[in-house]
Amino acid sequence: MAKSATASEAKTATKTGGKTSRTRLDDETAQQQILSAADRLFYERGVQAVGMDAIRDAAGVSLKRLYQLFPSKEHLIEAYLRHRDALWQSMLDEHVDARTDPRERILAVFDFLRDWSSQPDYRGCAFIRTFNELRATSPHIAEMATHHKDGFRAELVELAREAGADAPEQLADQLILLSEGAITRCAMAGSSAPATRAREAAAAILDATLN
Amino acid sequence: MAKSATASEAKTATKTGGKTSRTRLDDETAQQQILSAADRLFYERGVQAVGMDAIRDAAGVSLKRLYQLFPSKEHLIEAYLRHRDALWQSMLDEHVDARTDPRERILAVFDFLRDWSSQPDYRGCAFIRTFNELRATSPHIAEMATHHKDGFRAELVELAREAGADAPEQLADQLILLSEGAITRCAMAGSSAPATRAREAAAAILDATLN
DNA sequence: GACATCGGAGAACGAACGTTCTCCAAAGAC
DNA sequence: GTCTTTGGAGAACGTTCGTTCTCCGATGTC
Repeated sequence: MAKSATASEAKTATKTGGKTSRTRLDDETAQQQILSAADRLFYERGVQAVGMDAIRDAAGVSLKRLYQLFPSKEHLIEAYLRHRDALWQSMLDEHVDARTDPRERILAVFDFLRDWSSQPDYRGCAFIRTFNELRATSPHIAEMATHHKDGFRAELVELAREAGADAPEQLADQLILLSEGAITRCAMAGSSAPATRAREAAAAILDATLN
Repeated sequence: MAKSATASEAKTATKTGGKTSRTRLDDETAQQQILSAADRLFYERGVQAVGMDAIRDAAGVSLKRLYQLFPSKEHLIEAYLRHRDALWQSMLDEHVDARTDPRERILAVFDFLRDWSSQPDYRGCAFIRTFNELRATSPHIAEMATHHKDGFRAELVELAREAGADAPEQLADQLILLSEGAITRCAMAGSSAPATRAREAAAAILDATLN
């Protein structure tokens, strides 16, 4: 529909006095706008369903510039996943670090999932979705997705260890199942209720596991 | 359906005499071959990554015939999901009905997931993957996927009820999280170990929930 | 035999995609 | 001023995809 509004962002008025001359965006700004547009579109529709033209329109840059900064769509998808990884880390840490009690810190993971899945543009896990879309055609990107999950698992193992679990890896693996389940169910059901259920189940598992 | 006794319908490949002439497949056989090929390719690579040409090649039928039996790719995807739904139901029921103890019947769900995810061509849940691929472009197919999940939930609620759970729906929702988590993790990790972890976690939840 | 019908193989078509190229106006150097 | 450089807008290119169409040999009927 009306995507002219986004296109008008193409050239920002520079700080040069009253004259709003159309000047070239510096690389950093252009990169941010492209990444922001790619993140929004890739996450909403999936990487395969979004063309480079759509990203150019949403970012307000020329195709030439887009390819200067990201030499191929695969490069852009990689940047998208790196961006999502950083976003995920910061959101998760924010919730976990707000607590000090080890048991509460574990449950904070599920508070994070509840908050995250409550956002209207929530579409589940970008890594799982990209993995499923590209595992057959792009092993490198598939490996980025598994690497992200490895990081999440490591964080859960650490939290389980801090909580004094006898078998922190086993506990972490069980908590991962609840997390992944919640992430997926919230996306399909369009509700954050599964995250709440996951928190309850996690609490039950912690009760049964921690002494 | 109407089985008109026209001779043209039944032109199966019978080797009349020494000549092994390639004769037309009857509709039923052609439909099965197409569906089998579509199932294999769609499930392995995802629906978007598989073209109609690839399905024609794998099924060994002409494009003309393919479109006679399935008027569009969307029709074929629908048939694929219906086929997967039946497959899932039969595999699940086979495991659950092998047990009589209500608690064991619940845990049989996770035995099924372990067996299923051990298959070399295992690629996770076709419904979640198709939902994620097409939710933005094909609401009807997305709804088929959610409908499948509703059916699975109903089955778990029934099993929880038979096991005498005080809150069968809540228990079912927690078990769904473990199931979905296991389905996804097994696919990404390329291992059935997450299904085993899910069974352990489910047992812990049942211990805490059932009296 | 002649004639009509059917369907397979694959070309063809229009759209969409990832990527590259052309044209030209604007900015900077002298 | 002129010359050079830059990069934006978008056309163009080559491929792929979903879908349709053409050709032609094989078959059924008389």
